[in-house]
Amino acid sequence: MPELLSQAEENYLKAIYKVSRRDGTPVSNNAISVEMQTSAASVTDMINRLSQKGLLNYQKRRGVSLTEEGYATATHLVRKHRLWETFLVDKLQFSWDEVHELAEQLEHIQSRELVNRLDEYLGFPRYDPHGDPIPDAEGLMAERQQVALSQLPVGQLAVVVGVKDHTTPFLQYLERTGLLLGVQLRVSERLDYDNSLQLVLDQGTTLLVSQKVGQNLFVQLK
Amino acid sequence: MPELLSQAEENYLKAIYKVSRRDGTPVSNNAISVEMQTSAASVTDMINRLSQKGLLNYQKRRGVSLTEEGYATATHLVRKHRLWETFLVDKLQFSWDEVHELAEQLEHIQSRELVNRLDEYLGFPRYDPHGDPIPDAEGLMAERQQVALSQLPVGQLAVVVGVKDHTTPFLQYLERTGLLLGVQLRVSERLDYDNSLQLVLDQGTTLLVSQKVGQNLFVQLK
DNA sequence: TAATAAATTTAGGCTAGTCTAAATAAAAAC
DNA sequence: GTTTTTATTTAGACTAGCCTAAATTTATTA
Repeated sequence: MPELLSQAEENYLKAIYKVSRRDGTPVSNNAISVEMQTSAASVTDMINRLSQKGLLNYQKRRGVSLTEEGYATATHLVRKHRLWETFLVDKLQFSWDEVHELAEQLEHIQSRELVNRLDEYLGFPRYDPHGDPIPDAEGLMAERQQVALSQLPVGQLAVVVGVKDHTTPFLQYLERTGLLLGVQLRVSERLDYDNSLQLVLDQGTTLLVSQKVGQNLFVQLK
Repeated sequence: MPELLSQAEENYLKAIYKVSRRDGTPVSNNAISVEMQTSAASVTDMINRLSQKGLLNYQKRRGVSLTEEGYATATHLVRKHRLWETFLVDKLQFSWDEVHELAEQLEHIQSRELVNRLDEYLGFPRYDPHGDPIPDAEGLMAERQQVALSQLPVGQLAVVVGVKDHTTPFLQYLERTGLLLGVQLRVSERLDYDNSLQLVLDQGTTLLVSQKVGQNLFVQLK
C-alpha cells in the first residue's frame, strides 16, 4: 500500500494536510500554491499525480481532500518531523528555533523501523519541542484542549503549552522573555488601547506582551 | 565555496572517490558506470557537470580525478555516512548489517552543524561499526596498517579490525561465526587444497574459513 | 599495420517537476 | 443579469537525470 513518493510529492501532501487542518474540508488550489510558494499551474499538475496515486480526492475546480491513505501518509510525515525535532533538541542540544529546517530534510528519510526506534530511543515523547503532539506508530496523537493566550479570561491561571507561529524570530522572542513551554501565568490586565496583555508569570514577575504574541501562544487552563 | 549539490551529484562524487581510492589515479568512465550501475552516457553527462562546477579534473577520453574541493566534498560525505552508521548501531541498536542503506539516505542531509554535533554526541568515534575510519571535521582520518586475513603468516597473532566486503550476507556470516571486530586470532594452518584457513580464536575455539572470507577480513598484527 | 574490439562521446528522447502565458470557468459586483 | 475579477486549467517550454543507438576514438591483436 505505501507507494514510494518523491520528496516533492511528500511536501505537497504535508501542505494539503496543513491547510486542511486549518480550514476543515476541501482545499483550494490557491491555498496550496500559497502554502507551497509555487505556481497554481504546478499545483494542478501535482494534484493530478497525487489523485492518480489514490492519495487525494479531486474533482476539477472543486478542490482536493486527502484520502484515507493520503491522510495516513501525511500524518506519518508529521510524526517523523516532530520526532526528529525532539531528537535534535533533546539529544543534540539544538535550540527549538534551529530545528525546523533540519527536520524538513530528515522527515523524508524512508524507514519505518528507523522512526520507531527513534521514537523508543526518545522515550515515546507525546509532544515535540514546540508543544505539538507527535502521532504514534498508528497515527494517533494526543489532543489537548488549549486556547490562544489572547482568549484567556483575565485572572485565569494557565500554563504555556504550544506556539502557533513557529518562526525563528517568535521563538527567540519567547526565549528572551522566558515565555517558554511549561511556564505558568495569569493575565492581570487586558489593555484596550492595543489589546496588549499584562501577564504575571510563575515567580511573580510581570511582562507586557502585544496582541500578536497573545494570538500566537497556546495555553491550557489550570 | 561549498556549492549546493544534488543527491545524484553527491553519489557520483562518492563513487569516484571510492574507485580512485582503489586504483590510485585517473578514473575511467567505465569504472564509474560500473560502480554507479548506470550507463556510460549518463556518466559522461554528469562528469561534464561536475567538472563544470570545479569538483573534477577532466580531459575528454583521459579519465577524471577529484579536485581539492571534490575530494573534500567526498570525504565529508564519507564522514556523514560513517557517523550515521555509528549512531544507528550505538544508539538505536541496529545491527551492523542493517545500517548501510539508511546511511545512504542520511548522508545527504545538509548541515555541518548537525554532523559536528552528532560526532560530539557519539564521543568523536574514530572508526565506524565496520571498522572503517571516520574523517574528522577537517577531513582527516586515522590510517591503520592492516592486512587481509589471507595474508597473515601462520602462527601470527592478530585482531580483527575491519571488513572489505560490506554486504549483508558477509556481515551475517561473521555475526554467526563470531568473527567480529576486536576478536583476536591466529592462523594455525593454511590448507593448500583450497586456500582455506584454520583459525584459533580468543578462547581457543577453532574455525575453518574459506579463502573468500580470508580475503574480505582485515586484521591488525599484534 | 591493418583489422577488430572496447571505451567514450554525441545525438536524440523520456519523465518529473517546475515555470509563464493564454484560455476557460466560477464568483463577485455592479 | 451582465460585466468584471479571481481562480483554475491547459498549452508549451525549460532543466536535471536518466536512457538507447550511433558515431568516434583508443586499444588490442592478428
